Amino acid sequence: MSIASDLIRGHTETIILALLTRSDSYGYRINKAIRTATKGAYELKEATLYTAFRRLEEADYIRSYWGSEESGARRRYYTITEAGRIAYARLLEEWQRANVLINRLVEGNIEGGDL
Amino acid sequence: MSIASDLIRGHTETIILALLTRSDSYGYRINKAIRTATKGAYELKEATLYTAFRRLEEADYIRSYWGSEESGARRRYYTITEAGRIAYARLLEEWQRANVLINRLVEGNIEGGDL
DNA sequence: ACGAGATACCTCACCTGTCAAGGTATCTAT
DNA sequence: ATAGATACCTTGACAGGTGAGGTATCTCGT
Repeated sequence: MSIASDLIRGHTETIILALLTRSDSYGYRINKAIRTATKGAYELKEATLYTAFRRLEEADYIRSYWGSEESGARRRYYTITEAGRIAYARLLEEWQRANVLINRLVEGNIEGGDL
Repeated sequence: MSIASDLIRGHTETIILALLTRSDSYGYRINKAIRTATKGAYELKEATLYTAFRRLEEADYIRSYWGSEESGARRRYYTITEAGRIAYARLLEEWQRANVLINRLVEGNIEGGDL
């Protein structure tokens, strides 16, 4: 079972930043890591991934450089910047706050008798 | 601090259905309940809410009827249908599954050494 | 030698849900 | 009278995700 696009939305950038926090990486690898880690349930489509990279780079949260592979297809590696680390921390916190609220709301736990 | 739209996205329908599971209600009240329950952090904008109602009604997950208020502004009440209850259960389950994965991913916990 | 499949990148047009900004009407309290 | 709350609704714009297409290299089996 795969995850609906609208649930994915809003997490793409956070996930990419999370992975780049660990180490530099490149598109294809990040994509595959996510797919295998979630057994195919969560998948960033290539188009989504590359547009996200562009957004992140424009925001100066990541920077890119071409790998020096002697053989095989060329790879564009991404590094997270200091601004990116800060943004990641903020996004993570924001998500954790939101998560609590969303869980409460989707379960209909609105206390206080209002409704 | 308010929640980003992209985190809201994908939950609107689930939240509305959750509330209607409890009892019939109407737009303004649902909206306010959410706002006060989350102390303003989570807010469905009116336009979002009403388009969601239309979507849900078209899908036959909810039905609407005009309230019989003697005074005050007229209210359009919504009831959840049987199909709506089933859809809600599915959405809730889907979300709970997604939640686990998202949490893992945004924290960068990709085990297995891949990446 | 050749084809299939994996690796690796990229772009464009389209779709869908959210939102800002506007509107209408009624009731209540000052 | 007027402000503010209650209550509904529509429109156009916007942004992120996606399907469908493209390019190029390497490996492996036949």
